Amino acid sequence: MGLAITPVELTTRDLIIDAAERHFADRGFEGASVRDIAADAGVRNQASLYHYFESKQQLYEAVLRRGVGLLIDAVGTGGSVSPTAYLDRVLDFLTAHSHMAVLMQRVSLDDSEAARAIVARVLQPLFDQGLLLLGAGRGGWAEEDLPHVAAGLYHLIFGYFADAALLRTVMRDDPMDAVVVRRQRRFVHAAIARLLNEPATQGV
Amino acid sequence: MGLAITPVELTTRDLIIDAAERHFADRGFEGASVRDIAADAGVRNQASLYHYFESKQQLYEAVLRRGVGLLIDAVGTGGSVSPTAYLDRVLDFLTAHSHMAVLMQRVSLDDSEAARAIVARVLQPLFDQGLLLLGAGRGGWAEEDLPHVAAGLYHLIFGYFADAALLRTVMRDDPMDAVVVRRQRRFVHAAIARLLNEPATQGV
Amino acid sequence: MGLAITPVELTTRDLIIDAAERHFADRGFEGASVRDIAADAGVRNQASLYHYFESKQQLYEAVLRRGVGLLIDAVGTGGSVSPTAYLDRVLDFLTAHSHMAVLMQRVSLDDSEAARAIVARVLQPLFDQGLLLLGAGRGGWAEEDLPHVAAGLYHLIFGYFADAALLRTVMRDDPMDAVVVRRQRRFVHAAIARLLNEPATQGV
Amino acid sequence: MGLAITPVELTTRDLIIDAAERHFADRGFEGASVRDIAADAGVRNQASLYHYFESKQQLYEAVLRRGVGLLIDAVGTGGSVSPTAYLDRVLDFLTAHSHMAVLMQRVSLDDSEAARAIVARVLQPLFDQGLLLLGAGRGGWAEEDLPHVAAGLYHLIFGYFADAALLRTVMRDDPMDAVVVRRQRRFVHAAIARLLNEPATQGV
DNA sequence: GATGAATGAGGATTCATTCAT
DNA sequence: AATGAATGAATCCTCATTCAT
Repeated sequence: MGLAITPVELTTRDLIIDAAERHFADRGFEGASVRDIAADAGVRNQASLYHYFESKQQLYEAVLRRGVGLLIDAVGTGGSVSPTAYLDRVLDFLTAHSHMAVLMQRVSLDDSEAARAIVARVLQPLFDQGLLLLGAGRGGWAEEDLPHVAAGLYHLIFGYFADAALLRTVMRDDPMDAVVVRRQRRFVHAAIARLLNEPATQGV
Repeated sequence: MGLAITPVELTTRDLIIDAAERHFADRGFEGASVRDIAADAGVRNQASLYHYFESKQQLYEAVLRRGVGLLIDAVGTGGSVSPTAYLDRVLDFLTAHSHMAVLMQRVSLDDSEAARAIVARVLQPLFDQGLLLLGAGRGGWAEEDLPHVAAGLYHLIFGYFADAALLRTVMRDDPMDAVVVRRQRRFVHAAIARLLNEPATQGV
Repeated sequence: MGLAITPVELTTRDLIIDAAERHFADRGFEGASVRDIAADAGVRNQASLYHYFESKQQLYEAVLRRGVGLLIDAVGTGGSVSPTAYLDRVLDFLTAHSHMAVLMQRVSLDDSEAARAIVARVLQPLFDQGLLLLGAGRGGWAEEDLPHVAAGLYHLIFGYFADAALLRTVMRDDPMDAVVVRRQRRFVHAAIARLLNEPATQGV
Repeated sequence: MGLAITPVELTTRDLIIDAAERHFADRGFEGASVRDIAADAGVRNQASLYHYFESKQQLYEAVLRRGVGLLIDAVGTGGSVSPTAYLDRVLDFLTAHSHMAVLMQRVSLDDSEAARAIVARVLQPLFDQGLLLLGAGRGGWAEEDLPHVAAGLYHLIFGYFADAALLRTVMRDDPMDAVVVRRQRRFVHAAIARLLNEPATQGV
């Protein structure tokens, strides 16, 4: 309990959420087993897990809520920051928590309305934020196109991290290798610039 | 199999794959149950299913193989066709088989190496094809960026259909409504043009 | 499969119902365990039980339905038989299937509406039948008293067998001993005669 | 504990017994859960319950002991009171504590010897008391019949209240409605009179 | 080609109970 | 006196799979 190093006081609850995040990201909601999560969290018994969470579903949502909260905290309001810096924060977060990209992707596929609502909570501001980047000119997109633009940005940014396992089979390099991630970062910046800046000639 | 009236010769095997595709897309590999698939396929007993497929895993792969084959058939070799027409064929397929976008997305998340290899089989040519679109100039991207560009295109095109459920909660409109899909098609065309054409001014 | 002796072809389903009847009577719906019932029925696995019955609750109801059916079969329509003979049939049945008295008593206490409805199915005719015994004079009871009379008869007849375990603690003799059961039969006949026959002097 | 305002000094222990009585009566020993009882009693934690009672079983017995004690207190010794008044006291008690009729019935069915002994404690005097009513003539019953008579009276009196739930499905009226209870009271008086008074003619 | 029956393993969840505070 | 946390055992039920017919 010294001054210098504050001990990381990891509560059982946190340990469970940590383990659950890993398992849910790796195997999905249905594929993850409460028994395994409990074991991985170091609690001897599944019953302990139910002391903290009412059900597997609620644990799932707790994992999402925490992850989404962390993401929101990490990127901040975005108001006082340049679009480029804002994007960098998102990419920083995804690099550090690649679980979360996978998890968010899983949620969008699974059929839980409740879980989807949680993810929507983080996506909505991201969408709005993203569209602010376009400025007044809207990058040359029509008003009605904007949701499609926002969705496109989302997939461009999150897809890479969510699909890392697949890309590993298709790309030559390991997509999560530091160097490759840096390349992806440069690519995303450039790609978004192309997508959002009003281009001189646009061949639609 | 005459010319006049081709009887709809739906074999039990096909019925099972049809049902399995729906269930795997809706609930994932772990979430789908052999019992439900069999019931939905109209076979009274799960045992019958094992007459055609060795295991749930093999059924999964059969579904993917068929879907991926259909996709490859639909888009053709791509050699004799314009980039725009090629993209349209992909979008046509995804509009008609939105299951497949979801399914492919699921596969990339799930941990089955075998399943991922199947999807890679369709993605690899898609990647190559996509990069051919850039032509000699490579759209102004560096050689080492090309895999990232390809991945980006993939996410831009497939992400919309894979995440329809999520987008429904976030967009104002139903993303699979015919009008909205048409808008998405126009958007994708324009976006890819921006991404791949060497732009006059590029602010990287 | 000879002519003379038809082998008692006990199906698995029957074996399960038999075991379930014992367990539900002895320990109640909540106290009985599906695992124990399956084991007692000789099926190695609980899953087999679920091949025949959708749930524990449905097994419970199947047990009741069979028991109630047997009771109805045993006493017949009652139309062509003297009141005394009719009562004897009921007592015969209860002597042979004392489980059923206990089970019916349990059902009336438990909170399953469905189960109660099944028991009501056998009680309703019993009530009607019982009231027929009174004849035109109604044994001197007012019209509005008749349901109370019927309920009283029911408790008088069934209570003894249902509460055998308790009576064993309170009576000197074993209530299910053949001699004692015979005594109970004589008593019930006499008691019902007193209750239903218009008495010469009635001191209400 | 002055005369004017007696403060409702409900100890935690009492609250627990109250809740337990409700739960045990409604759902039986096995069906009732310690968790629910604790919650219903307003104690936040099941552990608190174990401060007052060693086990669920002991709590069950405490509930019975209190209930049986109240019943004994309510009916008094019976020595100084007319048979009719004595019966009225029992009926008064059952009307006010219909839980107890159910509970006693449950105990007689469940397999706990200890619990049954507690109930026997109240039944034994009730039996003796009841038989005293017959006087010297014993209502025309043989010596050996007396236990059967006593059991019959018990079922006649208690059965109605214990089986209220079942009767509700079979009778036209709500058996616990005040008017109907009054009718039952009149019926029981008359029925017992018929059973115990030496009838002029007895058609056995 | 199809099906009813059977099974071992595992699913999530709840049980009564204990212990340190 | 009260409670949060923890636990082993048991709960009902579903899983994918196999086998004999």
